Amino acid sequence: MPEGPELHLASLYVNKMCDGVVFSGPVIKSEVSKNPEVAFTCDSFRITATSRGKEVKLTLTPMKSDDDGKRRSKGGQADQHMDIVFRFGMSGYFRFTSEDEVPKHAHLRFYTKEKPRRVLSFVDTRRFGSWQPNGTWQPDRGPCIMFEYKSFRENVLSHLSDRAFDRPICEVLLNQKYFNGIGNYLRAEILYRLNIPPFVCARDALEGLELEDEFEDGKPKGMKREAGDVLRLCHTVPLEVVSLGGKGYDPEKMDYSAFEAWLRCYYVDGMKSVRDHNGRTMWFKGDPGPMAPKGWSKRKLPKKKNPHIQKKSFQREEKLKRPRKKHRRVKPSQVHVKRKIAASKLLQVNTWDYVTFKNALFFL
DNA sequence: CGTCCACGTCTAC
DNA sequence: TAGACCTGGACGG
Repeated sequence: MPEGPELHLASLYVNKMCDGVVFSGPVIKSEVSKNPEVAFTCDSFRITATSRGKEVKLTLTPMKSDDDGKRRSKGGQADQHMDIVFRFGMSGYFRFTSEDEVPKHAHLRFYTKEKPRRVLSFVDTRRFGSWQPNGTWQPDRGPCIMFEYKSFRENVLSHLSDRAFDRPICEVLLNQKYFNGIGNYLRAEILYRLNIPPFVCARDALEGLELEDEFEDGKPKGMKREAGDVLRLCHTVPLEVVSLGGKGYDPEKMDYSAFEAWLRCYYVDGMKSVRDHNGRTMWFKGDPGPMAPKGWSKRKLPKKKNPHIQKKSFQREEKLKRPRKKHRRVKPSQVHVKRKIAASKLLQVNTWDYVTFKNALFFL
């Protein structure tokens, strides 16, 4: 499931499924999970969810007790609400089912009050996910790329002197201190859209971007749909996945084909891939950029298919038949404006190629 | 059967 | 900069 869009879709799922549902009793943890017990029990409570970047927060809210209008706390009854903050690891998701349809690997379960009972489960096959009772958003994670765009942007641009930005842009995009919500498929899709070589220095790619995103309030007339710089795409590309609905990257789901068709680069036939310095596979097209790991050209094109990503050939063909967008080249006259401003404008140009990119760096 | 790979953190040498 | 943490699907022999 899990990059920013999937976490957000999970929160929407919980709110939709649990709307008006009354839960009861203790919260049950599987034997095998090493995560903490959730010491919460209540005769009647509700569950709501919110997301921020790559985290989801469940809020358990006791319903008002009718006992003389007084709050009770006897028998371990909760009278306070409780927040539980989840991270999904590689395989986490929520599911709301009948009691006998609880999925395998449901490691934390919330039971409804009615009979027959239903269950909200946190399912996590690989158990890399975690939860924290009475938790808060992890303090070292930056603002949400989707729902805190302005502060996300400010957080990046005001910390470009941080050594973290010495690294290749593709690796920095996975740094949750600055890009809370970006994961492996999103970084590939974002850099691909702008033709930014993945192993170009992050600071070089980000320096000179304006603090104010000029595309923020509606697009200037005549602007293409995808217009925007890298930071804006870190916002809009994940939102595209949210708008696909369904569950994004979840192969078990019926509407997964919509997500497959949406991918333009990640695991797409004909694209290149390299292991980055952290051993994660970076998918891209064209030049890898100056900071590519040594020996990248020996990259193996995967002979094996990703079990999760198997594009049906008819879908591929459909995609190829789509009219290709005309790639507008930047006219040379546009290129010799001034310094950082020139570069920043260039960085906001919709269609990138490496020549454009190098020109931009040159004028810095 | 065995090897490789997967949407992500973590912490330890 | 390695590993550790896990399960399970695809593919190779």
